[in-house]
Amino acid sequence: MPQFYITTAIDYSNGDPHLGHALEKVGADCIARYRRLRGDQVHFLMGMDEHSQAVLQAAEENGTSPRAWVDLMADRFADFWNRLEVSNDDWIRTTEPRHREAVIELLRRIRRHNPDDLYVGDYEGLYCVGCEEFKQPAQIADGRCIEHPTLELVPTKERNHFFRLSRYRDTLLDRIRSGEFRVEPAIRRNEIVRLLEDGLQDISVSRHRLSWGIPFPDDADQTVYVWFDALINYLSATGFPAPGYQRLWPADLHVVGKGITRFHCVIWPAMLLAAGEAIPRQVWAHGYVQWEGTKMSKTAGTAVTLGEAIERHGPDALRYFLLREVGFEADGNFSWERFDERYTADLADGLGNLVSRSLAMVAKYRGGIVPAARDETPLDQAGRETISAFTHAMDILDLRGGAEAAWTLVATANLYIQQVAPWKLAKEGREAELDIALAALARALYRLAVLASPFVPGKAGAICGSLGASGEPTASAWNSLADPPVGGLVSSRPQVLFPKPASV
RNA sequence: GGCAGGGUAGCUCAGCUGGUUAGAGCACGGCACUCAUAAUGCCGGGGUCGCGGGUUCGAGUCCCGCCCCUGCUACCA
Repeated sequence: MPQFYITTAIDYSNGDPHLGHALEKVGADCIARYRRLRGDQVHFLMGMDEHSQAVLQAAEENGTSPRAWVDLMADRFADFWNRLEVSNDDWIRTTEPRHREAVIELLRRIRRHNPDDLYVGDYEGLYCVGCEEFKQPAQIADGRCIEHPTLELVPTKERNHFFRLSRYRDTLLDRIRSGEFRVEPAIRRNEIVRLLEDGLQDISVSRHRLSWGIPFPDDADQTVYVWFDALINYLSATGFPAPGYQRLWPADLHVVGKGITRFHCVIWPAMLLAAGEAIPRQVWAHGYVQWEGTKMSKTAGTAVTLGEAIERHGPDALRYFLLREVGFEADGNFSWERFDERYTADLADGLGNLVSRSLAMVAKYRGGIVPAARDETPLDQAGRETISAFTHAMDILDLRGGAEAAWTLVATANLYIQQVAPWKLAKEGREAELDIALAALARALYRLAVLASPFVPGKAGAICGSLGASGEPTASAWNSLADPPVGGLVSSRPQVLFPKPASV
């Protein structure tokens, strides 16, 4: 069984998660669920980034200890991911011992394999505590950081440990160009390639006298810079350096936001190369969620909270909307109006109503028992085409295309019903034809449940349940898509799958 | 400033190497059907394809200029 190790970015412990965080987790979850359907042994990692000065400050502002603060934040984030049915297999926090040990060991390995790659130097510049980084002139306006105009920039000069990033330029370019290391979508790859072509500077990888961090090996005055620390989480979670970590490593896919592609496509693989470790196979950088066409950020004040968005039509609806309408490649827009429209058209009147009318007919004309007829119908032909289109899209992580493909089967099934008119067959006593039609519809529902499950896992499970099949779709369900085993199932009229609120 | 990608119906987007009256979904209007969450099916209205030139028998589709948007431009989870 092929192994598939997928990760999301770990989130910063300095505020509640918003729709942008949710898009990333839901998108990665959709991919993870799809890989499981395809039979992969999936290991899906998420977690929290809990070091850095910003976290320390947030804790102080809230009158608590950093430890208590990150515990609180971790619970809050995890709670949201549970509500959104995110199926991660592990949850790593950078304050855990297993991570600390991995970070220290990775630095040791860099020292051992490439002793010149870590050296001591001076860094001088204006430091923004909000960004947790030194700012370049272009990022400063009126003496303040563009991102954090309320914070004072701190002139800082410190002796730090540096990482010789510059020497990995050629190797990284080769790996990307050869396809050995895939950076996608293409727009992000182009950016990284150009960045590499322009050449790399070394980076500082430690901070002086910042207590809330991982101690730099053999230097009591320094802690590991939060970014250098954070990236290593993907490796820590494999059990590194304990034997057997290669079962998971290298990662098959890092899912990240477009804003941090550079860290994942340049710094991170360079660190691994320096330590003599394998580099990840692929990075996917998704776009951002915009609110009414403008950037949604924690500082700009969130017009919509994640909790509200989940409550609007339930977690499955939000997942579907994020992946279908907002999208997992370029930036996309979120608005209540579009959310409601999609909900009504695609989910309530689309998938939900199709399930409802199909099973109502099985109940009314066959007492709920799905007929055993296995005759090929145009609907089966359409089903196969849908599966093919769906697979093509999902294999290249075109989640929007996958959802779109799956939902074409809803339209086809509705058309089939209209053309066959089972109520007419029943009235005229054409029992054999009615059996064929109802069985074909049941097969379509089964296929839809499987294809939709990465997007709307809860509702997909509910469809299976109503059909009389067991639970949420699995790999074996995927394997039976060619000829879904629905004959003889005892179905029941489902409760309304996607209820329409009066206000919509 | 440099580099990259965009600007196509009210909205979200398709339109490959240029070729009949520019497409889909949603939203909107009319008709049909009744199994269904007044759902579904059919028909229809709706677009100076950012602006201005040019190449060509013929250009959203190629070239030039301009306008606007987005991203990257080095340590922004």
